[in-house]
Amino acid sequence: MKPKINICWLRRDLRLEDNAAIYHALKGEYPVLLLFIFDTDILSKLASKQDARVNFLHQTLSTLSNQLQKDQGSSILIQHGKPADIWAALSETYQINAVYCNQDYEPDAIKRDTAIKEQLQTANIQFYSYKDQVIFEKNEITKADGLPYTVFTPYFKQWQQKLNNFYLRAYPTEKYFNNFWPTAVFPIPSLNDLGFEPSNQPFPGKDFENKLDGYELNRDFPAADATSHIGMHLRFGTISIRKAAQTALEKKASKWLSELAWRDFYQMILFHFPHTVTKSFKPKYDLIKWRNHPDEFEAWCLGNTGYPLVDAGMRQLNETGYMHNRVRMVVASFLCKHLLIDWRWGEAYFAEKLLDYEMASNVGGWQWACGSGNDAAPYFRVFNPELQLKKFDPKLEYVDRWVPAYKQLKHTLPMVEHAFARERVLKVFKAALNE
DNA sequence: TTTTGAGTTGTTCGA
DNA sequence: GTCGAACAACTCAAA
Repeated sequence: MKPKINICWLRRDLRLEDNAAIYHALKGEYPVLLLFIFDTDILSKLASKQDARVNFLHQTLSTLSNQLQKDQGSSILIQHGKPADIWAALSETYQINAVYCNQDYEPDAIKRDTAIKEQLQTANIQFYSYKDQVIFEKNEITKADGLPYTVFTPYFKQWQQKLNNFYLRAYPTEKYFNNFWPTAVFPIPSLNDLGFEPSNQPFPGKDFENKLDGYELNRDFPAADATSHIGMHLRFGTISIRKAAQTALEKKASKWLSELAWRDFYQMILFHFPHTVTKSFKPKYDLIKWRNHPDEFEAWCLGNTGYPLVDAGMRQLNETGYMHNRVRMVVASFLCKHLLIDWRWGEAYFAEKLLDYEMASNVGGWQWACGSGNDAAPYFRVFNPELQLKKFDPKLEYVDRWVPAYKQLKHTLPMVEHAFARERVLKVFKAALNE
């Protein structure tokens, strides 16, 4: 007789502490098996065999599984394939009472989960999902009429008012760890088995607490590197969002807390307006006549625009999978406005390169930079890459770190002159918006 | 229903 | 060098 178990399906919540789905699963009446699926539908879309994010997942899962084996005599079942097939097979192998997971708000993830839920329920297996990766989700923060906010400031006002210990308390999973199903060690597929190769990109650390003190003062100066670098950990759930927000409150890091609210905001926007992944939030912006010159796009990608701050940013991205926030705005504005290249091209490039890539934030940020998004800067606000350099990297410390060659140059050779590009984009945008 | 105030991160121009 | 206004008009949210 097969033992009856509950399965907790991990996806972007790779931690045992303060995890909503694990907590609810462990409190159930059957032993809990943890599962992770390397989803071939997702992996097949990745451009590089050395994708560092797959490396990170693999490494994190190995560590978690070892820890679970050592402390609880349990293990994580790691599968590779299409979720529907995996679940069909698992339903044969085990007597599953219920499946627990944490909610994912991306359109494809919602589609996947809806289909799996239906598939499991046909087999009399319950499917439970929980809020875990944001503080407030879906309709928890709405306008008086019940509709979602589309402007950040009033959203944030309510977000802050509603924030209290109830929403920030950690799920005490550790109290129930003895409810993990005792298993032998499941073999972990190698990177090679998954079709990937080792990458040598280092991953950001998890000690964000120390970085909150000077954050507001220094965050805009890329050379100071005064941001928290925990985007990747929030993306994969290796840090709890509740812990992050709690720490921000304790350290009175209100500016940094507002950045966490931006993250919630864009997740909420993506949930309510999933079409914004491919369409402008403001429909008129889909009428813009982009130039979309492939050679110019390539120059931008490689960091060969002739603008030191833009090039430094792109090279930091290409070399490390990370780019400072201020510089992300500058390079995004440059692509959309100076080169008149569709924000979706830039969004896709960031998606390929950023270790901390998050669809909601990336799409939201690019639409903001382009002017087509929520709370967008008016279209006539065109970042001046030279002025941004003077303001935020006056001693060229950041530039020197990524493009040392600029130090020897008296004059750079910009691929397009700022004043000319500015006039051009204003004309093109105006034409589209007046249609 | 109408009105009012405000809108992440900017730039340029002229006094 | 510094400061305020203009940029362009619109949409959102709340009273």
